Amino acid sequence: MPYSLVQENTKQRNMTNQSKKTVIEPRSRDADRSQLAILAAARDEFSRYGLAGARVDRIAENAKLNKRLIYYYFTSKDDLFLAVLEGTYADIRQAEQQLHLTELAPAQAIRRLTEFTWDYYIEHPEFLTLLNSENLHQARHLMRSERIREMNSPLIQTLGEILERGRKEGIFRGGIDPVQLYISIASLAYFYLSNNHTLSAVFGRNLMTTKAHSERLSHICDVILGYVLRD
Amino acid sequence: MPYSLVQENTKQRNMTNQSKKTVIEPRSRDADRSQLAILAAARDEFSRYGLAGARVDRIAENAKLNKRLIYYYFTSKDDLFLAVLEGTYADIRQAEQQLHLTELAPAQAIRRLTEFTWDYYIEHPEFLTLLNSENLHQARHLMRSERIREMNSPLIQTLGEILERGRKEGIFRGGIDPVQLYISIASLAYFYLSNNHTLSAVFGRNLMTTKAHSERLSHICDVILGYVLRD
DNA sequence: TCTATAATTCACCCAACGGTTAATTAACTG
DNA sequence: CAGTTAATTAACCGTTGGGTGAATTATAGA
Repeated sequence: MPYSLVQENTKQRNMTNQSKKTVIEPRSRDADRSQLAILAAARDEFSRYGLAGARVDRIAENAKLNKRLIYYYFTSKDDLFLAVLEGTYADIRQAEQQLHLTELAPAQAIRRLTEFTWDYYIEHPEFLTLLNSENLHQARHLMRSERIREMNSPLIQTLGEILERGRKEGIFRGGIDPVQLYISIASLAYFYLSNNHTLSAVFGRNLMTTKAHSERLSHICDVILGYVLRD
Repeated sequence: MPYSLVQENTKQRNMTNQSKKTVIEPRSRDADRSQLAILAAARDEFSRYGLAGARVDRIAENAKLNKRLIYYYFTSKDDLFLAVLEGTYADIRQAEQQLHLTELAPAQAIRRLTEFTWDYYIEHPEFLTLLNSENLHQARHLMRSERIREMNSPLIQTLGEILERGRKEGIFRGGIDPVQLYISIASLAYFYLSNNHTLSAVFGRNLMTTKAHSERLSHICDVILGYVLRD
């Protein structure tokens, strides 16, 4: 069964098994498990080496599966890369859902979003390198993905509402484009973390210590809130 | 003659020729020209496809030279990549020299630096992708480069002086780390331009129009100056 | 228990890739 | 102008890489 149909799998057997007894005897054949293993190994591989540098043989080896299965489920290296991207985006979208920004005061909401972005990038370095790779390829893969278009983030609209609320309360400056602000929040975290190796080399200063991290986050919040808050 | 000695070449023949007569008959053999052709083709190739995606054969083809010359002058693909990085850094350092920030009023200097950074990234998209590639490889190449360490930018110190001057004049807030500020200025331009393909795809909005560009630059200046200027 | 099908394995292909050997030729030097 | 050295070329090499064809085996359903 191809990957595109996996989401609809009922995993009937697992359910019936667990309802009978909590002992889960591992099946020697499990299409879902195999595909997830491939995706996990592929995400690691692509994020480590980029699309061109990634090796299909190594993905198979790390997934502990025969290489042929990768082509059986994902057709090609490029399609596998797209599947990885889609999964990665799905993950961050899901994390964004948990934010509940609308329940917070405007300034608190902006700070929360900024801190979330920073923390997410720290905890998911693959996200950064995968996006870099996809941009090197001019978003060729994402552009032909339907799943991505369906997955559009409600965050921009939420952000727009927060900005409007803050402005009405007289604490935010007016005329802020939520897309620009969102990109800026992402920028300040992303660039620092994604380029930390060259930056560390050039400035001769380790940017990945916990102290450096907290200083950076503090700086980013200052910049963003300094911009958003009215003088 | 290896690449590391090229800088010391006297180009005696060209000079004597030009002093005699303005007619420049091209030599069929010219080590300097060959190496520069390789570097130019390599910069293009590496920035387009990344280190792993770049093809040595294609570099040779575009440089219109025999592939063997690449190994003759640059030893290996990795060493060639390093040479490209060094050249790219040398270029931006040279451009920074022309800025003369110390001659400007503090706020003007910050704005000038911000606009310069933006413009430079626009005009040199290879710089962005090359840095991304080097970061994917954890700055392996830059770290073993002496030339890079010698080429450290005086910009951070200049920026520190500007910040200090602005603070004394009472127009800048205090306690700004020049390295953090420099990284932030770079971030806001870099991320937008480097990730424009995925951002455009996700937001369904073309970020590379001249209108979008000027809006972004304007936003960036607002953010940076909003942060730096005292309330 | 038989059967159909999905999951998995094995062995293989060949083009492309980074790199090399050795011969050749152009240009400087005395 | 001969001799030396540097620049360039042509042909080649071993390996790796993405991708396949076809056989095999486990599992679900009848």
